[in-house]
Amino acid sequence: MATSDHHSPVDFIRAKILADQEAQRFGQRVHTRFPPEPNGHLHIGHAKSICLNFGIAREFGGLCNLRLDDTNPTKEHLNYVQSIQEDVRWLGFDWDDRLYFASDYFEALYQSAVRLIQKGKAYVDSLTAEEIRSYRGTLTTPGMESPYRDRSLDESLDLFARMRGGDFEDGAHVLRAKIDMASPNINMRDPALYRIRKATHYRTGDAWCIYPTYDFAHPLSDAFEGITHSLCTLEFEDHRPLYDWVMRECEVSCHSQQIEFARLNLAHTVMSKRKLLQLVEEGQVQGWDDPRMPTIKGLRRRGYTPEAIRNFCERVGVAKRDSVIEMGLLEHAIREDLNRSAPRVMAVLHPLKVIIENYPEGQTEDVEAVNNPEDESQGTRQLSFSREIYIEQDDFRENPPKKFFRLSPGQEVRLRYAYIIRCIGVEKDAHTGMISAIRCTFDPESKRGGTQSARKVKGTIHWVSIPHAVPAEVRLYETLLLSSSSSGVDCEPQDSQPVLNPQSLQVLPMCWVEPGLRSVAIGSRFQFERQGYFCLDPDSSAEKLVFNRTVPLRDSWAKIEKP
RNA sequence: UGGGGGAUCGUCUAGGGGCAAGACAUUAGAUUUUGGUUCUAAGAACCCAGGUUCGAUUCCUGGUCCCCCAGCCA
Repeated sequence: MATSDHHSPVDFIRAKILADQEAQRFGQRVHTRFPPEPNGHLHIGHAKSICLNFGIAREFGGLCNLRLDDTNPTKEHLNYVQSIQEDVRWLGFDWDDRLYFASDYFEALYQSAVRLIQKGKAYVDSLTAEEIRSYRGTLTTPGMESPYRDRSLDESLDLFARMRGGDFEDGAHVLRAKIDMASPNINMRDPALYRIRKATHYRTGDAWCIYPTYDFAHPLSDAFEGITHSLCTLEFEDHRPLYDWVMRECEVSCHSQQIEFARLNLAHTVMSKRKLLQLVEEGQVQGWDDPRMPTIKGLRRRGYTPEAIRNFCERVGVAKRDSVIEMGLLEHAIREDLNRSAPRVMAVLHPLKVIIENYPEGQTEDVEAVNNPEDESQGTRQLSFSREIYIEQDDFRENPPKKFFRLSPGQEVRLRYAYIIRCIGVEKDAHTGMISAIRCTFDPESKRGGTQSARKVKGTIHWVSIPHAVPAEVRLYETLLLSSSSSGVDCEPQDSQPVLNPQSLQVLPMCWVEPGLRSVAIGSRFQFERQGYFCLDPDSSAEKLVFNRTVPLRDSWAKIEKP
């Protein structure tokens, strides 16, 4: 029985499953599957499907299988199988011992095909691919029957056996379902069931040279596994009559219900494997795990948590309408998670030197900083303070605009967890005229515990002590695309090149961070106070820290400044 | 111009013959040693036209627009 947790409204799929249970369909059993083809890495679109399939199984007390849909040897590789398992697990889902491969069903599939021929429901066609295409007709005109359509059962049986035996070259023959060449649904115009592919399959090697198509293998795989609800994306709606035809004609014991939903599209990125592969191959990104990529591996490296992704998928919902989700929703999900979990830390990305004139030279003192105001259990840490510090360039303005609450000549600002300082001068480079340092004085009583600690100033800024700071490289990311992808569908024949965002990666080679960050684990996530959430990139070494910005903090000042 | 789907705030998603709900985003205010968080408030939508009806966004009819299908890909 469904646990309607989160009072979230029931989507149309869950509603249908509920109805099936009430009608005692499938004996109230709920069994789903996530069936990726191992021809690429998983992305956030797959995450939606994963959350849906595994989520429904869990909610209804059912099961969800992981199935690799590996019926095309020319595209699939073992390393993707590994990667897929890793990503599904990372997302927090478990298929127990139910890892299946369509390729494990090749013999059973073959036997089903033979029975279809024996029933007169399939035949070996010897037309070329081009001929088949022209016989198929068009969207508006019916197709024509192949001259081989009525060849004898025995001849088809013999040919099919010899196809399997390797007697023919690729493309010489194909096994077709015998349905209706005049069907208004082109998928029903005698679709191919088996084709010859003399290619080595990553799992079955050269054991086979004929391979079943998706339309034949998928319904039967579902049936073999006792899948009750077979969830897929909208473009397969047209295939459902064929899915049902295969189920019926093969007389399976479990006739699964195919249900289609709209795939996930995210604004300002691409989601098709083909386009993602193109980005990788053209070197537009570093690889499949480039933090700009919408792949699970990319998001993970970027600093996203599984929890945030799951949460995002839940908020996105499930429906049949084509939609494009704004990045803001994804960003909200990760901020929400990291706000309560990520330790705060101070880091200066665009350093500007500040000299505190009335602070004794050579003196150092510790100030206490809160690790996470949202979580007292994370405690506090000591930070070293000294006469020379770095602040953010943005936190000083020689000619401050209205409502600028930070440092400017004559004005005061609070240094986070430390003193209030006042700007008393600006040093400029003699040649360039650029500001090279700020001169300040501090109020010795303004630190926490001091007599002036409660004194209010408009702004509080972050800082690092120059003698104590550790250098780091920081990588800032923006969306991959300037334009929004219109369609996530994999195979548009001709479609305009997406406009890549030239600012998608900005590297800041000379930043300064708190010394405590020197020894944190790869992947650790932090909030750089007032800036955003960052995580330590695997490119980091003992000599060089590299941080990725997962997402910036919301910034209402930026909105005030440039409307 | 065949067939299959779809159309509700800027974006997602509910709902349903009788005040159109939530989330994100936006705006305003309060709190705040993060211009963060949190809290409060506000603005913001039923594709169009007829019909049925006391009443239609919902039902009916006819349009319009969008997406998918002519792989031996999935």
